[in-house]
Amino acid sequence: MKPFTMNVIQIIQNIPEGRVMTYGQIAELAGSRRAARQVVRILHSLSRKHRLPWHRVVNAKGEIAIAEEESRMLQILYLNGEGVEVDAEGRVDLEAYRYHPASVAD
DNA sequence: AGTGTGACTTGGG
DNA sequence: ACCCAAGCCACAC
Repeated sequence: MKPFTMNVIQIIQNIPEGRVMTYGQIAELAGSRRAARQVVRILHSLSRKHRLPWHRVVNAKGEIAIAEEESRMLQILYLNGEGVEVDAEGRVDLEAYRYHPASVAD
């Protein structure tokens, strides 16, 4: 498995409850600033296998990025359950909830 | 091999 | 704050 992929998995696993990160932020921390779409793919394909807290990942505007209704609702439910407020537009306050790790923790 | 496709991002207006 | 156009890059067909 590529280092980038492993970093992404690790970073996502390390997002604490009640905090969120954006795709671009994760990509940059994992070593490739323009790989936000790869983060998406990794999340989509490996979240189950690696027990990733996929619901703590939102886009650069703080919006729930999922279109599919069921998963979207689930994500909002999980976030609310951790104390993260999601508005009617499906947006969270990045200023308040964004997680800023200094580096990839091993 | 060529083309289309995103749970994206950024910069400009 | 919102909308749009370009850029991006691995992967599926």
